[in-house]
Amino acid sequence: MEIIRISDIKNYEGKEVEIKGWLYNKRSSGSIKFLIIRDGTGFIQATLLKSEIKEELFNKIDTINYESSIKITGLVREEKRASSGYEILIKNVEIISMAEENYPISLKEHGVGFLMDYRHLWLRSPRQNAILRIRAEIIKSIRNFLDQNGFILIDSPILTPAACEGTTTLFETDYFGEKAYLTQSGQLYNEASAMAFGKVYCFGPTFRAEKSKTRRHLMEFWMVEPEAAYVDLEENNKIQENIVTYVVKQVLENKKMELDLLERDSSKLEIIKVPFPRISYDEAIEILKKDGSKIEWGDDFGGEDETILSQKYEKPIFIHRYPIKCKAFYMKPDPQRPEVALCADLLAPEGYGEIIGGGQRIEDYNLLANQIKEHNLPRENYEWYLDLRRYGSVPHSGFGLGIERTIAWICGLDHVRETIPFPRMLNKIYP
RNA sequence: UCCUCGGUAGCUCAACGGUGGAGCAUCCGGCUGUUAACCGGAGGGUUGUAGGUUCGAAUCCUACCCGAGGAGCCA
Repeated sequence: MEIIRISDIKNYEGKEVEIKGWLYNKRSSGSIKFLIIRDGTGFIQATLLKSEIKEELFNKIDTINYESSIKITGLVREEKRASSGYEILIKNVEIISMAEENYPISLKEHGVGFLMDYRHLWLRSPRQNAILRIRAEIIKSIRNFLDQNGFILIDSPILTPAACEGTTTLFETDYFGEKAYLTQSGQLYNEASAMAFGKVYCFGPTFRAEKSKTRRHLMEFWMVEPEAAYVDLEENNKIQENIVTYVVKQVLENKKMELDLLERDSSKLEIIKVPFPRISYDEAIEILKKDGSKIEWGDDFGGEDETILSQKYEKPIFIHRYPIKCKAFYMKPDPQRPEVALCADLLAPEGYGEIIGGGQRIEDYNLLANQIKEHNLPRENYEWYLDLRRYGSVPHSGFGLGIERTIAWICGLDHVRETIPFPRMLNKIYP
């Protein structure tokens, strides 16, 4: 007899199979009982008829607690009354490990605070399963796209000797008596890699010790950061819209069931096609002012501003050429207008807001050295970075795409906390 | 750090100054097609903590703790 996974069940109609999994739910109606089994690939209804099975086995079923690990054998058959369209007529059930009877997560409603305390068990539920499967698909397709388009994976370090930018609060740790910090971006190291390999990306976790408590923030989140030599702002934007379009297409193709389970309106995703609108910061400020925002030229956008802008378009939008003072020290000023930077953020539609921040970097040694001074950064920490301008500097650009915000948008979630297996949130690190 | 809302059974909530309840979960019983099954019964409480007001406090007041949402902050 073949041991199969639930996702393959339709290939085994009429055959006797074995499934190893966990008891998700059970229902009984006297002489007929239903077990809902999950195995990580899906859920399947398993049916027992009293008339067709030994009484001892039939009665044993009642004693199995939720989430017990069990092995079942039985006959696969098509069955319209089962929600997946198939069911298994049980021949035998073997209990691998009986769960305690007080499994905390019931099928009824729970609050987010409670569920987060039991995140290690919450992951078993269909909704969380669907989100994290989509996460895996998104990450896979990002990497596929980059790998197929000449980018090479060159990871940046996570322990770093100093702030990459002086502004953010970093998590500090001890490095053999020296202070070290968890990275907030692989960007600077990426530039070194781009000068060595041409087109590179790094993919890994980043950390922020900000006391932020909003739907868009986590203390630990994942970013993919491509960086490419001889690429200017507009080419950089093209890479971004192509990657986002590709990712959305892959999710629509391969994770339709999961999107449906999440009740995501996929028509909103089907219209995601290149090109994306490009709106200058100046235009964005005008739009926001007309909408009643108190924002002034020179201010960075608040969460509310991002929401307003991204709700006005059906596709993601680029906001380009922010005031130089809003942006990091390495952003290249526009030669036509030095008060703005050759940068662009990509805002996801439906109010989701920023998922990408990127731009062209300063390639001129003197200008960069000056910027480091202007930002009061300790120059000795940036000597290696300045070397990249001393030895064969070229125009180059890159961007950072926030994985969790992208997942939240594609899945249609109202908070990023469900998009990562174990979210690290303000004052909350358990489990 | 600030603002708003909240903390009552394992969970989700009701009771809003006068004897703390319901649904789900658990346990017992019933049901041959259930879909978060359903029906009947049982057990389950120092109302976040500490003070205060009152004849009487889950309810009103004060402080603190914890949670949620948001602001600030944030590639």
